[in-house]
Amino acid sequence: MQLNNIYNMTNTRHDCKKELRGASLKVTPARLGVLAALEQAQTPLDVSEIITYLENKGIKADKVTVFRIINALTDKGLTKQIQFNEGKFRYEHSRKADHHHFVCERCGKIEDVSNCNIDEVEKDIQKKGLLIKRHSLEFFGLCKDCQS
Amino acid sequence: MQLNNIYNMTNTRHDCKKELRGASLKVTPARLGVLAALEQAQTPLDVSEIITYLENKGIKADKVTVFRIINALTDKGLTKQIQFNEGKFRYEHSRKADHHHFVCERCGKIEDVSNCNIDEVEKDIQKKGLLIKRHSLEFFGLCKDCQS
DNA sequence: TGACAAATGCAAATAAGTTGCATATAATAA
DNA sequence: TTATTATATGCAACTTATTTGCATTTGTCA
Repeated sequence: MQLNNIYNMTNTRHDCKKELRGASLKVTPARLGVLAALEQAQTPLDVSEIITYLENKGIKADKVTVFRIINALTDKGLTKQIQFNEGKFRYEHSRKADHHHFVCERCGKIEDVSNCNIDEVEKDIQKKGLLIKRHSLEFFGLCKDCQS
Repeated sequence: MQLNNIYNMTNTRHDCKKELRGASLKVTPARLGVLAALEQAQTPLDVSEIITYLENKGIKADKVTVFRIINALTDKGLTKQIQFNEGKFRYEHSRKADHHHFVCERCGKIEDVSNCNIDEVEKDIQKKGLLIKRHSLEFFGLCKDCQS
C-alpha cells in the first residue's frame, strides 16, 4: 500500500495529437486544452475546473463543448470518469488512473492510494462468472491536517 | 469473497419507530415509508424509486420531503449514500451496507460482493496517518446473462 | 484547394438536488 | 386530553450538472 501523488509523475512532454488521432478524434484547440488540463492536474478535475484551466490558457470553449469533449475522451478510453459523492463527475487521464483516492471530508484534499490488492479481489469475483471491466474504490475521512 | 444478495436476508420485522426515535427523529408516515422501502429493497434505491414505493403504499410525500428525509437519515447514520456513476445518488439501509456491489453495465443488475479484504487495505492506509471514516468500492462490467 | 464529416456555439431543455417560507403535525408537558 | 412548541412537510422557485437540437465552423484527406 502506497500513498503518493501519481499526478506529480507525469511525463510533461507527451504527444496529445497522437493520442487524439489514435482514438479517431480530430485535433482541435479545445481538445488539446482538455487533455493538457488533465495531464498537469494534481487531482481529478471537474468540468468547471477544466473550463477555468482553458480560460487561463486563452483557449475559449463553451461549457457544452467541454462536456462533449470529456464524454468523447471517456468513450474512447483516454480519460476516466469518477465520483467522490459530490453530485458531479470528475475526470482523470487514463495514463494516471491505475490507483484510487482518499478524499478528506473537511478540506477536500485528494491523495492517491496505489498498490492495494484490489486486483486479487477482482480475480476472485471473476471466478463467479462476472466480467469486471472497471471498478471504483474511494476512501473518505480526515487527512492528517484536519484531524486536530 | 462471496457474491450473494444481502438484501434478501432482512429480518422483516424491525422496529422502524425505535430506529427513528433513537436518532432523535420524529416518527412520521413518510419516514416510516422511506425506511420500509430501503428495508425491502433488493438493491440500493434512488429517490424516484423511493417515491414510487411510497405511492404504491398509498403514502403521499413530496419529492422534496423525500430528499429531506433521506438526507436526515444519512446524517444520522441510519442509511448510506452511494453512487454507481449514474449522476445521482442511491441509498441503502445501514444495516445492510457492510458489502460492496457489482453493477452490470448492460442490464443494470446489481449484485452484492461481500467478505472482500478491504478492511486490511484500510488498516494499511490508516497507518499513513489518514483517518478513514468510510469507503466506496464498486465493480462494473457484465453479468453472466449479458456476456453472451 | 474543395468536399465532407466531425466539432463547436448557442439556446433551450432535462434531471438531480436545495432553499425559503407558510402550514401542518408529532412529541411533551399540564 | 388538550395546549404548546419544535419539527416536518408542501409548494414554488432556484441552482447546478448535464444533455439535445440545430445552424455554423473547422479539421482532414483526397
